[in-house]
Amino acid sequence: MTHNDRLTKGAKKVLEILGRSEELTSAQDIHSRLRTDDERAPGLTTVYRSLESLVGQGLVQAVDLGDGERRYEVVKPGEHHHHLICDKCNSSVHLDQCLVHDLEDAIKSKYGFSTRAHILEIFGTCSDCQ
Amino acid sequence: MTHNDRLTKGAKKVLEILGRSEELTSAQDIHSRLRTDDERAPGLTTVYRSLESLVGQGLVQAVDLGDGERRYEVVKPGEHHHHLICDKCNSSVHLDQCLVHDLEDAIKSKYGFSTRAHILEIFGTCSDCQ
DNA sequence: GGTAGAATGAAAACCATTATCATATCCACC
DNA sequence: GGTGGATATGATAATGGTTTTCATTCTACC
Ligand SMILES: [Mn+2]
Ligand SMILES: [Mn+2]
Ligand SMILES: [Zn+2]
Ligand SMILES: [Zn+2]
Repeated sequence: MTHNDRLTKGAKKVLEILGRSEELTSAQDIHSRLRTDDERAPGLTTVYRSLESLVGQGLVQAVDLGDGERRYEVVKPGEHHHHLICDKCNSSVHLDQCLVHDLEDAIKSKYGFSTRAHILEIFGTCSDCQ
Repeated sequence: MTHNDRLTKGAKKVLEILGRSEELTSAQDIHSRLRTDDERAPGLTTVYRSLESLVGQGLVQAVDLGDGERRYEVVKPGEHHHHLICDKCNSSVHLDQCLVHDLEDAIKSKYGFSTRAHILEIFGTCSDCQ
């Protein structure tokens, strides 16, 4: 069983939409884009389930911007990254390096705390919008 | 008009509850604790409004743990900090230093991005729960 | 005391996400 | 091929924290 065989029909379509997306995309966005192209595209429930599966497989990451609507994007399998998100134009810079990862050892030795996951997103004004 | 005069009656009670709290506390928690002590304590709406005001004044910070329920805690006026949150016992280590603040200049010069705010919380297992 | 503006609260609205449950589809096996 | 059990799907309802609404109560000020 190859890796791709794990993907259901719906999950493949969700992944395809995400692959074409420039920006962080919400479940509802994915759903409406799918339905625009095809009247009988996967329903919203399937979109949510697909995202859960894709995130679980490490192909997609969920991004929490603290506004109550989770966003998603394709990532290199098993990796993750964080963003600089512009308040004005909503564009996002995808950081190539995780600021937290570098500190996990220091956190472990200073506090005895083993890191498992983290949330990190930075908001402000991008260079174009200055 | 002193600083404290800005606080409404409801906001003072909310701040008092938060001042006594050891852990991060949700709006609903604050409300039910208030109502436990006093049958006619501020309603939930007032609690939310008070929190908004207190956060705006920099006396309280909101903490987003990504679980859909915002938490609040008293901070040194105008300051903020981040946490190491234990998955097992829900306790939190309050970090004394903001990991992002140190990097704002580097972000500005590398990406031309002006930081305004950020979300940062770290999850894992605390030393007691190892 | 009278009045304008602020504060309050009960209830309804919001809205992304999850749970339900019935139906459709897949697939290993004979 | 056919078939039965497992899996996937989708329409709908439920969930739950937060926000809005709007009518009422308080407060500051003259
Ligand atoms: Mn990204
Ligand atoms: Mn804290
Ligand atoms: Zn990271
Ligand atoms: Zn910070």
